[in-house]
Amino acid sequence: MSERFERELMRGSLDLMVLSVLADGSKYGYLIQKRVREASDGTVKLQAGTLYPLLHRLEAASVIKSKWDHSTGRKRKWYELTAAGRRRIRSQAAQWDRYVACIQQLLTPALQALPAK
Amino acid sequence: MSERFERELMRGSLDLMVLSVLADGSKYGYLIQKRVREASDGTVKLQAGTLYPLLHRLEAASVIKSKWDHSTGRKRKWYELTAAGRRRIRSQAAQWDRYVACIQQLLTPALQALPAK
DNA sequence: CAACAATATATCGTTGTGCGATATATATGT
DNA sequence: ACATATATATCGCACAACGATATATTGTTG
Repeated sequence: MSERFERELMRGSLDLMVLSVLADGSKYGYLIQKRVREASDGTVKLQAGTLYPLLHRLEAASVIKSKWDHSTGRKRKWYELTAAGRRRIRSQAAQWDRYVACIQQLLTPALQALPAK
Repeated sequence: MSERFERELMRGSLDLMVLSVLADGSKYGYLIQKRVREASDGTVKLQAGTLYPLLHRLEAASVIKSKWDHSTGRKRKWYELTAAGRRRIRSQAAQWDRYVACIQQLLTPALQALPAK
């Protein structure tokens, strides 16, 4: 995603995407980025300038925690969910579903009202 | 919606909601606000400080057009979709669906991976 | 082996949305 | 008369996502 509408769409829901990716196991930033990209078939290109500040934010909020790994030449910062993080996934997922339902409720009749393309 | 996550969620998709509301007939601002609120069962409270700048933005983008009505004591600005607006609904709805599918693809396995609440 | 691409993390300034506060004015109900 | 609902508008704040840029290591290819 790169155009304006698409970019703005993602606001707020990127947190949930990253938390979801971590739900299936610890990962470091670059891995998260690749996972999101492949899971969305290239639709969501989580930029580095978005990802790292986002991870720092989530860590500051104590929903994830990190540990540096210097065992290899390339240093990696591994992230994992905290208990609060798992709770947040559940609560934000519920809110997300509600919100999607709202949009759908407005969008479906709108598309029907529109003259056939 | 008033908390942070919820507020951020709406970014970008509010345009689509407003355009959708207008797809089923011309409306003025206050009417749009009420329609969104009731259609979302009170979940989405489109604030006046959000709505009017948004309408001006959409008009500047030529996806809606307006006409003042002074026939009653309370002056109202009626908005209707333009042809470009109808095209935008269709294209943004398609993007919205794709994006929702991406989130779902990450969220569903994540919730399953989470220990039972 | 030098050039280049991929891996890996980080920060900075810009852009633009959504919000709360505030202002203004009319209509309705009590 | 006073409060509440109707109706539009603007201002400044907060902050997320981005592009650019920086830095350093590893792998590939000519």
